[in-house]
Amino acid sequence: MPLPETEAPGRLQAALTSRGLRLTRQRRTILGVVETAKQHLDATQILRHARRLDPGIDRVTVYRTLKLLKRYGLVDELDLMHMQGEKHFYERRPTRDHIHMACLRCGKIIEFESDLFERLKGQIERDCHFHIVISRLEVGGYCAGCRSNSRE
Amino acid sequence: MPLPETEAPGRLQAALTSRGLRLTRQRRTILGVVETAKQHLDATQILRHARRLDPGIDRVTVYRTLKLLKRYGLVDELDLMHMQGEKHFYERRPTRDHIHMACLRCGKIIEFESDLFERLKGQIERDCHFHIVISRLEVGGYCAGCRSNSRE
DNA sequence: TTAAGTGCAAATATTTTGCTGTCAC
DNA sequence: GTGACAGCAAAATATTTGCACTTAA
Repeated sequence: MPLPETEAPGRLQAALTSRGLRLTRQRRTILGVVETAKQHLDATQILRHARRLDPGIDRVTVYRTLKLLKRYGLVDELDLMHMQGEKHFYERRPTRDHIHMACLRCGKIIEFESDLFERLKGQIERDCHFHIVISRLEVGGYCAGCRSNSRE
Repeated sequence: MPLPETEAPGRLQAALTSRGLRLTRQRRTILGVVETAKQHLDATQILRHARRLDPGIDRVTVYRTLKLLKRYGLVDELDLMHMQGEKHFYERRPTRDHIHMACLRCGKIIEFESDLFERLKGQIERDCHFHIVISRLEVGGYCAGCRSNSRE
């Protein structure tokens, strides 16, 4: 089942200004790219997309903006099990955490929400007296499609 | 509560040869470093430790060996929430998965095993028809000690 | 013996930093 | 107007590749 797609567009932008940060043309562009991306993008892909909208934009600005957004908890950084080298991928911080499943055969990334995951985080907080700010669960393996294909 | 420490030493080495890979002096050294490490080490730290035992060992060999061990599921690669830059850390693949908690204040890494985590993985496998080969749950937040200190 | 593995050099990829000019507020 | 930010150049860090020599099996 697919996750609820894009919420109010511009949510990240509002979050930025409410924190007293400047909403520059470049940040607006980069935010737009991350917010509307159909898949998870790495820094180079984000740069490429951003340049289509604003050709002058610099790679450094992308890195600086991503770092900022990460620091303020507006985007999450993922590894996706490092299937394509050691890049990092970015996505808008969801309202509810989800799990990333990476198929080691076809490379597809599947997202999944789970109450059990929420309960697990609750257990960690209670049992370890640890206050969770951010969490990331990634699994690698074989998706339904690849499992049936491999039986052929 | 601490996790059960080192099992039979040389377990990784046996695993390598049983897969038809050559057990070179360098690999033995690097394996030893990872197996006996008290904390999670990144590639540079592994190189430094390995060179104490075998000064001629090359950085490239460390990278190649880590990649190999990762591919064969003998070591796991961690980000530890990227608190110290974008390095990657390595640990021997445990018999039972554990969660890594990284304190954003003091930098301490706490490990935690949980039946709920095992159940969650079971749920993912069933509900998504996804066969899990490897999983990684990392959380960032504030540990018990830092939470009480910040109250002072 | 010989194919797999190592070291060395160099390339590539990724991310950060210093500085100057510019723009959001 | 002014301090935060962007662009440019360059450095720092992280990882991979090609090739000739070495060594485990």
